[in-house]
Amino acid sequence: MKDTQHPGRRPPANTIVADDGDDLRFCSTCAFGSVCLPAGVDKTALRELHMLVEHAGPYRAGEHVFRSGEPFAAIFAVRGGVVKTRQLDDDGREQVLGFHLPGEMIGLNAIHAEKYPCDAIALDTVFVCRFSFPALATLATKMPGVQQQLFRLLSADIGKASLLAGDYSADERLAAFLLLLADRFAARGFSAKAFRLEMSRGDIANYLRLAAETVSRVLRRLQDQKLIHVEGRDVELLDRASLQDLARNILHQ
Amino acid sequence: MKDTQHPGRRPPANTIVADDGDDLRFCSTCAFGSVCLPAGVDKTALRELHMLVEHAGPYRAGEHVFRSGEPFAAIFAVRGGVVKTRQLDDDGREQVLGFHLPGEMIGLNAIHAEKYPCDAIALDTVFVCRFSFPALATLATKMPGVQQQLFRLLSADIGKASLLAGDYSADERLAAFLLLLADRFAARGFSAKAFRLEMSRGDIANYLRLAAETVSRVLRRLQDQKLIHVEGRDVELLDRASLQDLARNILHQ
DNA sequence: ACGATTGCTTGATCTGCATCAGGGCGCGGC
DNA sequence: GCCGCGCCCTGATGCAGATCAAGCAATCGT
Repeated sequence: MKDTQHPGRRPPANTIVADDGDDLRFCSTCAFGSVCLPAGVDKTALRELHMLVEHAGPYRAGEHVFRSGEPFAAIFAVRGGVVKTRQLDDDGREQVLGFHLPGEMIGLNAIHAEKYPCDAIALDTVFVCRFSFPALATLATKMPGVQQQLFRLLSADIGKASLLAGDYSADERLAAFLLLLADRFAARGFSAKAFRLEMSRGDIANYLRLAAETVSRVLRRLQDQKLIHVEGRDVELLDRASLQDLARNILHQ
Repeated sequence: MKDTQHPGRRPPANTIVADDGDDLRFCSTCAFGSVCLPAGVDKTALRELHMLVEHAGPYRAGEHVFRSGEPFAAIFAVRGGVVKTRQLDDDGREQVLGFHLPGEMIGLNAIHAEKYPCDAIALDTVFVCRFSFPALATLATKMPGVQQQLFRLLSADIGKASLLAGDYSADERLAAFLLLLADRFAARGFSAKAFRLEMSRGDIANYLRLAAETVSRVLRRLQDQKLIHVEGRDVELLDRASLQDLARNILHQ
């Protein structure tokens, strides 16, 4: 079993998961909930939207939600668990593009080429919502709010992709990584202070363009400086201010 | 008038510019031309589209097309010249996000936060088309092809942003940079073999997360190996195959 | 219960690129 | 003309982080 311990002690065999909605309500973390609910979306439209959403999963750790090269037909919202997206070059070397928490969308980068440019892999037990993209696009022509939300989601991803850019030090990168994760957990209603890194040190390293050994060393250094507490994959942020100071060039302003 | 050439010697006071269209035709490089023309768009729709397009420019080298923090109201297509997008962190250090050639769109990353997250600065004499975004979004609800094209443009930018990622060597980065530029020039009808780098070595270095000195050295090394010929800001690709070999991990596949 | 595998950590060494320093060229202003 | 400035090149040195190596703990398959 995974789990055990301490920041957080969660019931066994469980994953980070938000509530599930039902026939009338959206999942509380749904990216479209915020569009439809305040828009006073009528029952018909709601049903129309639900027509094109399928719940899928569970995927077990290591399983693919989609694979690089598959024809693009749908985007996905993570409903529970954590998903890693990555590319493999022809030598088989991995390139981690990102980690995706409940409430976040994946597959948006597949629209352009009409096939997925990356693999999406469950890091723990994962549930997703599948949105047929053609159906969603059609709905978007009828509901400007949905179109606007899609534009926003796409636009946001452009910015995210260029965050990891920049030639920052290993310490800056890790501080920023932890803070961004914390904020994303907080935005979904989880603790921003203590959380579990579902990904391996190797994945973190790859994502941040570092060696796994460096990630190990920096985490220890941050712990020695009492900025964080690390125990295996569980992290607790002890001194947010100092972390923010470290990361301020990356999170600019 | 365009211009051909050989690295070097272009008529003075001129810039890379594609044809301009008129009241009935789109600019030949227009990102939306490909949507509207084959869609057999009728004159009314064309006029509607033109209603929301304004030609702007010329901007002289160093002038801003938009500034970081300004409220987002429009996206722009570069019509002539080269535009650099960049962010400044609070210490005033620059971070170059990209270079944009005629036919390419800028400002897409501003939708999310409803303000521009970066500066767009002319590197030489620049002309642009300005598309009111609210008007464009409205049009998109009526013309699915326009909506689809917007989705595609946004999606493509997500992928571009993660290209510069990865921990590649200076040689790999520069080879990839030159090849991508060449392809983009070719896509707009310019020579893919010989072209002018409108940006300084410093800008290239910043974009590729290198020092300007390193860019200088690598260009010289590539020239010594007879892969390219460099003369000031004019470049000629002599051995595309070897460059592609160098860059194959970045351009993956 | 066993070895095999995988993930994490720590130490020692190596290296690619940044940094520092200096010099040349071309251009605009006076 | 000359000066100053921006841009580019080249060489010498230093360092952050990669790489190599080794050991430990937890998990897995049999």
